[in-house]
Amino acid sequence: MLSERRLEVLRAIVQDYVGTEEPVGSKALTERHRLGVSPATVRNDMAVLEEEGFIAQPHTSAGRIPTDKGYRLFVDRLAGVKPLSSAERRAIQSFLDGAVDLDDVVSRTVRLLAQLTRQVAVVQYPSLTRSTVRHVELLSLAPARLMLVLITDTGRVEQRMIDCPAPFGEVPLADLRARLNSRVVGRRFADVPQLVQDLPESFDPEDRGGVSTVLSTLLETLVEETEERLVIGGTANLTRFGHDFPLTIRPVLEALEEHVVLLKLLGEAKESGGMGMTVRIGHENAHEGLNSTSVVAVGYGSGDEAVAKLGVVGPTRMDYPGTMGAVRAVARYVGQILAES
Amino acid sequence: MLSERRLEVLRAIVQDYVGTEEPVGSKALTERHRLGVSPATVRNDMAVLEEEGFIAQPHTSAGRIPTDKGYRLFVDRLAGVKPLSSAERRAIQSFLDGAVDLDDVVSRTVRLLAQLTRQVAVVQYPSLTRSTVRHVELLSLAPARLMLVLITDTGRVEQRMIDCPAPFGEVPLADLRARLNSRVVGRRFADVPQLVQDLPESFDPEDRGGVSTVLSTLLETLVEETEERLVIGGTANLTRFGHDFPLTIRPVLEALEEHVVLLKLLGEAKESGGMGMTVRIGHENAHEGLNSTSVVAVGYGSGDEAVAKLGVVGPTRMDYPGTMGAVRAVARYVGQILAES
DNA sequence: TTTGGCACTCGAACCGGGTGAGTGCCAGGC
DNA sequence: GCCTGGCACTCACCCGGTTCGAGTGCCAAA
Repeated sequence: MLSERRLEVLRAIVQDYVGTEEPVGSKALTERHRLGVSPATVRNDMAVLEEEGFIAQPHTSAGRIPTDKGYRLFVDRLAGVKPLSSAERRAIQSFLDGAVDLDDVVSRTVRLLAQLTRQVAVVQYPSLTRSTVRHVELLSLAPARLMLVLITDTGRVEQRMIDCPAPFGEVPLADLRARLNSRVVGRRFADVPQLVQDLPESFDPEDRGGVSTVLSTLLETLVEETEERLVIGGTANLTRFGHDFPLTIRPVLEALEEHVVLLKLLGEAKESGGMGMTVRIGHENAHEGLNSTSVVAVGYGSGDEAVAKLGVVGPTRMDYPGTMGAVRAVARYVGQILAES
Repeated sequence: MLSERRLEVLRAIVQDYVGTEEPVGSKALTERHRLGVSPATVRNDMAVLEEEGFIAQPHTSAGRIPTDKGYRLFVDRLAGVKPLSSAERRAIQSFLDGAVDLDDVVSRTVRLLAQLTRQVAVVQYPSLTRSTVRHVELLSLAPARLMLVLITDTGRVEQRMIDCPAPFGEVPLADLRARLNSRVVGRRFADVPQLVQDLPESFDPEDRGGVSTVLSTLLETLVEETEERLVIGGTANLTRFGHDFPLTIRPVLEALEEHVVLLKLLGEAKESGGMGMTVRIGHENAHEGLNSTSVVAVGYGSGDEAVAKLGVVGPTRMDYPGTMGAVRAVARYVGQILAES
């Protein structure tokens, strides 16, 4: 195993490299950090670290830079999560407090996160699968045409047009609306299907067709919306990347536009369960275009359970403690805001 | 005034430069285009064009590139709008036909436009100011808590929470809902305020407070939503720009995130009236970050009147005829889709 | 007015030596 | 056994000089 000092050397390398963006050599290291040993010793340690695959040199006679594996060790064992300053906390709070509706919360969050971390921010809309139903409304637009409106406890609204096989009377419609609501309000989306299963049977035969159509549309909406939306911001920060631009930045921009890819990315992060923070470094990201980036993601939600994820995408050479701190703090405040509304 | 041939030379310069991205010289011009004159003559013409400010040379002993003024002349007098191939038309149609709701239409449109023009696409959500009301719904969530749902003829849905000063009975609520709808359905947003002005008076005194609250929330929603949303796509295409990246691309990405700026940009374009296509070249764009880009925008709508704009942002060195053709074609199809739904 | 010729300009590409940061290795000291 | 100072070596990078060539402007002749 690696000795304490070697780990210290690795930490110093990561910190310096993140700060300067330049390969760091043994001499510079001993000057900037109080390691208590000479450059020569550091060189020996570096040789070991390199052999173990934690650092690498871009070319002979250049300093060392951390590898993905090196960052991984750094994140797992050498660095904590840096808490934000109280000024930053206040800024977050006042920035988010002004939000008027869900869209506004999300768009403010993404801007905030981008600004705070100076990286690309990604915020997923609260998922419907874990949400509960606040209300279901049925509007009659034309004799055989309805509009279904679904309102969730996270303030999200989904609507669908429904063309019924036969016209619906006002009375059975009101009846359906009432029964539907009494059954599903406050329940989770996942539970809805079986709760409404037997509903058509209790209606007059002539209305059953319409009822079934409505129900299937409702169920469809629930399923479809599991495919979720997300918002991205701060892409201009990508230009702070390397100086070898087009090659680096292009695939990242492409990946960012593939919302499906990002959702999968965040989704995987979710496996780590609940609100836990996930850090995926470089090649740990399945998507090729993101092989030179790291993703820091965390769940957020109005209660104890995560309803969605948010995070940032940045160069593998990023300030992990600071980024993790900012991401976590923002997630918490967003959770609070959602719980209040 | 410029002779016919000089204009021809300018056109050739623009075409070549757009194609090759390199300054074009007199010799290359005569080789690629049948101008019927020698390089020396072309040189003389170029000297004149330069003096008039239509072209410039990056440095002595380099070829010429068009200036913003040159592109302007090209767009206004030398180039038409290139119609799309029938294959492209079919592609557009089949791509857009699969859309299920408004969000889907918009997101498909932006992807389509980005792909077609290989540039950054911007699509504004249909504006509410020109829209008409399809339905207003009031839901009682708690005794003194209502939800207002507003549905537009473009399929958009807006919702607002309302906390009433006093609880609302079921009967007056249904009454309000009915009267509200009978007055505003099918009317334009702009006309709504005066249509509902006298509504509180016809209610019992105890309910008037609630009615007023509902109405003011409704009017607020109408006004607020004049501040419009837009969707952007194809930012990865920015990397095809110059090779002098960070300098060029950064301010553009920043500008693209400032939705307010973009909306103003599209808004200005709107002045040119109705469905007309607008091309803003380089420094014609008020926003500094977009000084090296051109914006091609056009209105689209479900009827004869434009309800919103869409367009692309690309380098001033772009294929104007092709871009304009694509933008116009997409706008038309989107209009059709909106009219159908 | 057009054209061929010619001298001139100047960026891009290529070359070669000097510089210095950084390395690996080794022998000696604690 | 680990740390340290010393030393030779390696290369990327910088810098100045040179060449190359596309492109220009001007001029005299058709």
